[in-house]
Amino acid sequence: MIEKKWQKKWAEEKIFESDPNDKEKLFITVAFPYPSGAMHIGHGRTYTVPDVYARFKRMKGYNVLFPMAWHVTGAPVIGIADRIKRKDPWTLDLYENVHRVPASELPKLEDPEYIVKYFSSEYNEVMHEMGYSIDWRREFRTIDPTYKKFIEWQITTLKEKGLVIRGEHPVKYCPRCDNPVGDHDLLEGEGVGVNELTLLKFKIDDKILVTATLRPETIVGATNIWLNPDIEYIEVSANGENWIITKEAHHNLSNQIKDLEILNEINPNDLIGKLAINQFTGETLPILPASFVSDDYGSGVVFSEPADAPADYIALKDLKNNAELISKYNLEGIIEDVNPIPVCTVKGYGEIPAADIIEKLGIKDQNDPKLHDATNELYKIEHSKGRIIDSIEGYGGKKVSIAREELKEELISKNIATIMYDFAEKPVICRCGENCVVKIMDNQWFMKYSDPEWKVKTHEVLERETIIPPEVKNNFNYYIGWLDDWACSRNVGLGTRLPWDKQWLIEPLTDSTIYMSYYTIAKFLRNMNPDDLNNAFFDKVLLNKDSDDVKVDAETVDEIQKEFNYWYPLDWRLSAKDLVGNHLSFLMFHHSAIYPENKWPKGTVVFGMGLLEGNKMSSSKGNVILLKDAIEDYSADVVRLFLMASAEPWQDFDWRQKEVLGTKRRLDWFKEFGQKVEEIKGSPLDINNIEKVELTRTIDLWMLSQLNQHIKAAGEALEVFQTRKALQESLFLLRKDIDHYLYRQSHLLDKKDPAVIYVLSTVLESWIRLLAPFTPHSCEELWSKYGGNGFVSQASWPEVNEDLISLKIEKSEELVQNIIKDIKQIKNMLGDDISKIHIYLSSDWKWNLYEIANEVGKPDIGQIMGRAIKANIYDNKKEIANVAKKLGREMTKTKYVGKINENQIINDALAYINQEVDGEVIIHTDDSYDPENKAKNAMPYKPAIYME
RNA sequence: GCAGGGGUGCCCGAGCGGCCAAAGGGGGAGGACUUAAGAUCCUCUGGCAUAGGCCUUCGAGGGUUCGAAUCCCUUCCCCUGCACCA
Repeated sequence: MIEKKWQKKWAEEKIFESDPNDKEKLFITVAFPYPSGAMHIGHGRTYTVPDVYARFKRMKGYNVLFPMAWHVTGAPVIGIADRIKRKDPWTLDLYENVHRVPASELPKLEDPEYIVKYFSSEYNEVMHEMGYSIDWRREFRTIDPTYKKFIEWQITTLKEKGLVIRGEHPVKYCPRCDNPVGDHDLLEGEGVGVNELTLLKFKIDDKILVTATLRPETIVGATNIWLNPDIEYIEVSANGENWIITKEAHHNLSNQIKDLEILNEINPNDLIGKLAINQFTGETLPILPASFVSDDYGSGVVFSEPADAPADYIALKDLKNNAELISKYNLEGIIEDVNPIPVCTVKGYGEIPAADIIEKLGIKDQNDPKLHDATNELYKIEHSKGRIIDSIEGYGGKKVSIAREELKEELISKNIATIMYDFAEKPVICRCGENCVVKIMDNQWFMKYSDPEWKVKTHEVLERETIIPPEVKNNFNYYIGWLDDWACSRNVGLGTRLPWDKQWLIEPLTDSTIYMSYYTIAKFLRNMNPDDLNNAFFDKVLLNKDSDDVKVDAETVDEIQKEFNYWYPLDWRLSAKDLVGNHLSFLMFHHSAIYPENKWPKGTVVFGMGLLEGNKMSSSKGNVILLKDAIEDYSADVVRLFLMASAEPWQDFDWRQKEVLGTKRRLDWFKEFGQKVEEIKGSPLDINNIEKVELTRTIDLWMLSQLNQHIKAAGEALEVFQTRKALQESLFLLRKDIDHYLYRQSHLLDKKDPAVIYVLSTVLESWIRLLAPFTPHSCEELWSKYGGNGFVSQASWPEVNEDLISLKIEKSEELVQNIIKDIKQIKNMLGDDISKIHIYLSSDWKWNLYEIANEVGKPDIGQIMGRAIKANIYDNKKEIANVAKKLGREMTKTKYVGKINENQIINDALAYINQEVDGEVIIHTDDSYDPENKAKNAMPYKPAIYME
């Protein structure tokens, strides 16, 4: 296996171990993997891009550092280990059949640390098989004791700057597991949001009916309270008040409000018909029955605002029509006076918007499922476009969205309201089967991303950075502005503990924001005693702050510090696009807070996602191809090539087997090309010693012009990570040109023509180097086989020879191709009885005219004529006019590159033209033989043709 | 809803004022080669023509321009993110 062979040689010669030297440095990193599963082809793309870039820049003469490490902190593996332990069938199946963990290893995954250990070593192995040019001396895991010391230093530094603060935050929570749960821990309810509800308190005797609402501003339109007589209510004590809520609501609410103690059960039937007090308006409201009120959303108690809430409106209507209920609860004399009170106006709706939407959607009663849509629609439109009616004091005329916030604040300050949280949709069920709740985690620690000064500084980091693709810069700007305080402490998972509050673990997105600095010094720290790595040590190494507390000897500290200062700042950071709003933004935040400007990151590249035969790749759904399988089936070079060629890094790529096979064939062709050249040469190739030949034929010059153009374009593309474009140039288009050249010169291939041999050898030599970043194994093999010096990985990237790039040469070949095409076309029309093909070349004055037209720049016949006559290019003005007119049309279709020697070009290609068109080709520079008067049609780049 | 991105030929995708009927790949058709298959190479793959031409097309409608897939306006549709999760 040639791939293994070269991987071994690279490792033996340590050619990717980078230490400081005199060369210009380049430090590139890609988000390190969280190894909780096997590596698939999506990961393959992620890590191949930086490798290709690193290899390219190395060939460009840079001292490149490309390191790798393992992000093993966080909670997911804890859940996975748990599920393995419980023998959860879905999880076992996933790890056995998708991640393909051998049966002997599977039980060991009950230990979360073993999971990350197992998969990080698998990642390591597969990354070696992919031929990545990583400096493995700097590998680490984020639970290494030395790394933890680094994180302790980082978080302490931030805390000292006042950027780590205490606070509280609502999270999805499983009461049975006694843990916060992420989306991946859910059986049902993935992606469900958490709504903030306002709890409004209505007095009834010495108790308080606590109603939950999304729309506190409608309190002025409250007409009554709804209770559902069929659900269980209880009385609880809350901060000295006695609240009435449902039993279900207590289940949720007790996780949000402290010391919520159940006092006794309440029979809703005892309350219905009584009056409650709206503490904001002072009005009394009757308590009425409604079946739409559910016990598990909010508090299970609802205040009714029938003007804007469709459910309230229809429930009121239902009740008024229900004589049975009215008499059951003695509501005669009460119910008649309950009528909607207008609160909001919104374009397209009348005084009572709820009535309009009920009618519009044809809702029959309060149990109609369409009620949900009605509520949503009205909520949205009133939120965005609605205003409070003018008659309402203090809030009249204000936008609904603004009045809502202001009123909420007012109500809370008057202790008429408080806040609670609930899921936007239900159910939300943990993998353990329990219903989740919203829990307020208090005494949490937060990164204060809301800090205005910090935001300003972070925006500066962004401003100085190159972002690829550029449009993502807007996204970053938006996210930096929008990010609020971020809970950075957790109570489960692997990771580093907060040094000042050991009950908390540092959240994994927080412990991976400046770790790129750690790479630069990791090779030293791995053998050091963690106890010596105190804050003073990192202060000195990373920030050059002196202190007596440094325990490491000064010489070592100095060496480590030099290494850090050599590699930092980070030149390129690569990461997936779903990390723009958190990880990548955090990275900028933390760098801005900790490091001086000259250590801020210089560039970010954002990746797209991977598709498999058109469908989204997903390990959990089993829709993946493991990278190690792909390598086995196609070889690492083919996988690399496909991943780099099928899409630019920031676009979504699509792994399609047919196209992968196409890529393989293409690589095979490249690999066999050397042999082909050798056969043409008739003796072994030595690309280190190519015999130079003076070229005179246009087609030979054309090949080298094309080669240099492709080298140029590929290099420019790679500089900005356009791997697809680079390969388009250096593989697909170059190959097409080589094909064309071989076809064009087919009559010379067995003649040992020195020019052809020179051209092809040159192409081969450049081509191997051109593709080396993409398919390093094949290129090393060819490089050594055909006499290259050393490793191609260490060779230089081919220089562009600008002198060989010629638009005229390109145009010349185009001329030949067009003549053949035209002749064939005309021949087609005339039939086969053609023996002579006359070609008439354009006379000089037409070239002059074209030159003038080109200067004018647009098909303005008048101006062209004017200048032509002034310059006196030809004496027949009428003829000038005719040609100018034609030229006007032609020039919009053809690019003028200056005069070319058509006579010589066509003569050069005569053998080829004859072969292609089959007939005697005669070139005329005048009209001495012109029976059909065609010669006058000749135009620059487009000779006239006559056949007989 | 907010923010960002996008709609191109059978499919994927490049192009972002005139070399554009639109690169490249995939698929399809034909030919060469081969005992055959595969691979490889050549040609074609919007329509109509048949002296190298013309017409229609780049989500839809309007505009700017000598000229628009490309610029401007309007409109419809699609994708991604909206957090405590790596």
